[in-house]
Amino acid sequence: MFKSATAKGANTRATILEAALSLFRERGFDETTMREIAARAGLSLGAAYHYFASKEAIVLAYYAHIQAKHIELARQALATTTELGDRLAVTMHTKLDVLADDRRIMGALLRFTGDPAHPLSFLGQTARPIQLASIRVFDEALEGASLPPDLRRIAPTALWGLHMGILLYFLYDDSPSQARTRRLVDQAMTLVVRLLPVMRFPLFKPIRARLAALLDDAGLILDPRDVPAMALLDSVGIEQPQTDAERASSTDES
Amino acid sequence: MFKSATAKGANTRATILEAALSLFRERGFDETTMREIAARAGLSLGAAYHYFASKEAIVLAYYAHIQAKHIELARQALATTTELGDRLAVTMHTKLDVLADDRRIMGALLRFTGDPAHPLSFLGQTARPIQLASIRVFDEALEGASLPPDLRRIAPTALWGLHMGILLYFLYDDSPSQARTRRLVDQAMTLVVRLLPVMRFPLFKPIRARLAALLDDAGLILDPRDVPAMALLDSVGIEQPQTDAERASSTDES
DNA sequence: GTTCGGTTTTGAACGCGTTCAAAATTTTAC
DNA sequence: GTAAAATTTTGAACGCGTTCAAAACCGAAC
Repeated sequence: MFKSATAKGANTRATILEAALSLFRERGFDETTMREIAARAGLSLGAAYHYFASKEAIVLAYYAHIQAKHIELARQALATTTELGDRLAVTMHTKLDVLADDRRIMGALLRFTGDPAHPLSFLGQTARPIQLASIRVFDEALEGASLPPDLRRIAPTALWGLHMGILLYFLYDDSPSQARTRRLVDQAMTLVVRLLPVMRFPLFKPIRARLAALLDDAGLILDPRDVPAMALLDSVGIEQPQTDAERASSTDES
Repeated sequence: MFKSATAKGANTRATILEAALSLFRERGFDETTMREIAARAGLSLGAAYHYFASKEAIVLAYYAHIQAKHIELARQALATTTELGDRLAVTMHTKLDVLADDRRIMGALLRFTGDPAHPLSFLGQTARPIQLASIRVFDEALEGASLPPDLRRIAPTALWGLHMGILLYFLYDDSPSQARTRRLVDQAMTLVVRLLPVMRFPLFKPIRARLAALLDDAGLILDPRDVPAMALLDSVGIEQPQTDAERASSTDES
């Protein structure tokens, strides 16, 4: 509906996104008006709405953007990291790196989380591909780790959940440079790798099974390998000027 | 600032809250306008704003209301329940009972969670007393349980965190009567009580210590016993027509 | 009963996010 | 090159949450 159909349109969209994000960073989400965004992008108000269905839709595009960036940074760091604890820590820290200056924008993502039916809920259908891509990073971080199959299967989603909690802590962390969150990540990841060998004891087999069954039953375990590589970029419509004809992913309405 | 100074005012405030909640239930939070709320309460628009600083402030009052109700229901049920697993399950289930028809209102509480500085964030300063009261219920549910001291200390907050996750699941649960969430609660609580005896092994001592240190360091462990009994009611200003002179808790502005 | 201080109530106004019909522009088809 | 179709852009308008100065109301003091 709103996605640019032409190459020039894609650039205009990128311009608006840039203008919006810089304003959000300067002044915060609530304090930035759509009129200002349009003005900075050199457009009229209505034009901005041609590219983004709403103010929060911009934030969702940012969400996809962040996720793509995290995948890139994490993969790069993981390529030279072998120790499991380090791999997990590096995955979390790169995420924080990406978000470091954008905590206020990140907070705006929570705006619609309370409404499951809302197309802009970051836990809802629309954002599902992004969420899966996010889980996948943890799946990759676990590559090479020797875990019981049942644990291996639920671990990525579990880590993703933990990472969500950490992001919430990060959002509220008022220590300089969010040093507390950094420390929390290190300690938590150390604890996780200490816990893993213990969990492998046969004694834990029934408990692990129970946990896996519980999460399965709740539909909480997602398999990130379902996602076609970089589908997330297209999923919300991202800035990069597209190369060829690639518009067939629009079944979304508001 | 906005809290009613007279007895009649307190009733008016209650009327507005009632009108608002019934409209929220009927139509949802976003679809209900302040003008409608005022109209149903038999007041002008401006009058409503004399009693509630904003639309979300109404939801925060509802949050306090819910919490008071949960304390009541949970205590009542706990009085006749001895088994730890049952005590935990009953605590969770009563919370779901209280919220069963108000999931949409509950969702509105998330509206400002992304802004740590906002006075209406349900994780922020303003709502802290309510949060502590909420944790306290889990503390009471654990009464009589034989846990290592370090576990005993962090358990209420940990359970509260788990309960938050369950509420999020509850919010998104579209199964009839949210049966899935009910099942999830039962399974999760069973798992917790299975896990506890294992955690008591001396083998786990260092891990428990590490976990406790981590949470302490992060400032995540709150002691619910700090809260003076029912302070939460006054903390946000609740409907009950006050009996005597009890207005001295107002240092809050927006 | 009148005055005075406060609380409560009003209604108009403001700025914002959003919508929409129509105009301008670009792309496509012949 | 021109006509038609599609896309992009415009600016006015709407409804909403919120603010505010002023009016109405109320109880206490004398």
